[in-house]
Amino acid sequence: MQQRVLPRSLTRAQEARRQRVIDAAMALGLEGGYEAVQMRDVATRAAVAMGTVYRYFSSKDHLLAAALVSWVEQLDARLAQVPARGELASERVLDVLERALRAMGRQPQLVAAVFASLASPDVAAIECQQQMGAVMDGIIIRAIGEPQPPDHAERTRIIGHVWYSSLVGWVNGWSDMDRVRDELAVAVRLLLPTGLTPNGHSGPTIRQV
Amino acid sequence: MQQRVLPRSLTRAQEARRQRVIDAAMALGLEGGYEAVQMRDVATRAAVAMGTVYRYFSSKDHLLAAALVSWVEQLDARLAQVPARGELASERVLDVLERALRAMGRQPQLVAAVFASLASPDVAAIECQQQMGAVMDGIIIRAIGEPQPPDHAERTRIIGHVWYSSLVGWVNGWSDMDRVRDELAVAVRLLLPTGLTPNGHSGPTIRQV
DNA sequence: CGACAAAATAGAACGGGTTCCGTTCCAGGC
DNA sequence: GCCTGGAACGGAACCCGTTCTATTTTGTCG
Repeated sequence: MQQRVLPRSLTRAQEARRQRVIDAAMALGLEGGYEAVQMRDVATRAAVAMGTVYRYFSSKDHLLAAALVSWVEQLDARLAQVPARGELASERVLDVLERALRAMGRQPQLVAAVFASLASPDVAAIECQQQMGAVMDGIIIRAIGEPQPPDHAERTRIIGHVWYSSLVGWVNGWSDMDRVRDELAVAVRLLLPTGLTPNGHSGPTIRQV
Repeated sequence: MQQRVLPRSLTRAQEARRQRVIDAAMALGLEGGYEAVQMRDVATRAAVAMGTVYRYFSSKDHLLAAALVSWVEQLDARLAQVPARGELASERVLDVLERALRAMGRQPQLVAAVFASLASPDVAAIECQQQMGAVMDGIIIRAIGEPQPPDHAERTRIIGHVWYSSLVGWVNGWSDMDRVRDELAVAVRLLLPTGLTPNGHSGPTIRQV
């Protein structure tokens, strides 16, 4: 929870250390979820001292959030390679969300571990959360493609909210993946109608984080 | 985190003890947020032994979640007394959400404390989360009133998602109350179409801070 | 190479949530 | 009344996230 300043550019060895720590955390979270990610184990597994872990990550939650960012970026890259299928924007968005959901469904423990860290008030973790939100928004916006409907920023944000909240429901076990899928489908259907009614103000609302 | 079975009906003294514990937790959370709610202090303040706290609540998160349920039920009762104002369903829903938001805005520390507990995987806490969700849905559905639009269950759920997710953003400090209000307004506007009054952003009723 | 500051290490120490233990209190059945 | 089992008590013990300390390694600049 402390504030440590890292030099802007890390040496190769440092970069490697940092990555080993993230990998160790993901490996542990993959198997046993949040509680299985124990800082002592992470350190041991990454062949690094506790102090080093805390030099790079201000808390367990920060570490997990950073792992999530890394994961989401990979996902983003993978999604970007295969363009979303579908005629309508809503179809494309659903397609891409569907693929993301499948990826998450494959690693429930890890996703649960990482989502547990998303409620953390740790400032460093919050930065990661925002990064992740930005990537997610990007994925959706890319799937919508041109032309962007009016209010697209607001609509995207709402879809993001449904995405997040409904996944929380999933990791907490009070809904299953199918229900998440349904809720997203409903949200997308209601929010990205095929025939766009041009009501409401369509402020361009630039918001890049 | 253990599983303890409580008899279905508690004696009066037990009920009182349980309530004292919740009250103590809320009092502490009210002042200092999540970290200020320390189980030893809760026990002391409730004039109860640690073991007793853990007899009634399986974890700190469960305790806070239970406190939230208690709080939300009070809120529900208060809201039910004064019927939502507004001609349109969307106006009424916004009115009621607005009132709820104000109530929360008055106790940011407590809300933050309690939301921190909502990510907990503790099964007992999850039950409370679901209870709370049900109460919230009830509030919205009551505000919509008759006639319920088609898909009202799905629309309500989406609004609930936006409500939750955007409040998480608030307690984590990466958006403020106004933004929460805006996002809810947008969601309601998009999801509960008025049919009339296409006057765009933030309808006539809201905006009293 | 030598010096020195930054980074890493091993591990102890600390704080707070959670569990455990031995004891005491109390209500219901003989 | 007395026995008994469960509830509550006080507090120590335990676990794990986090911080601290003393020491060694590493990288950089003369």
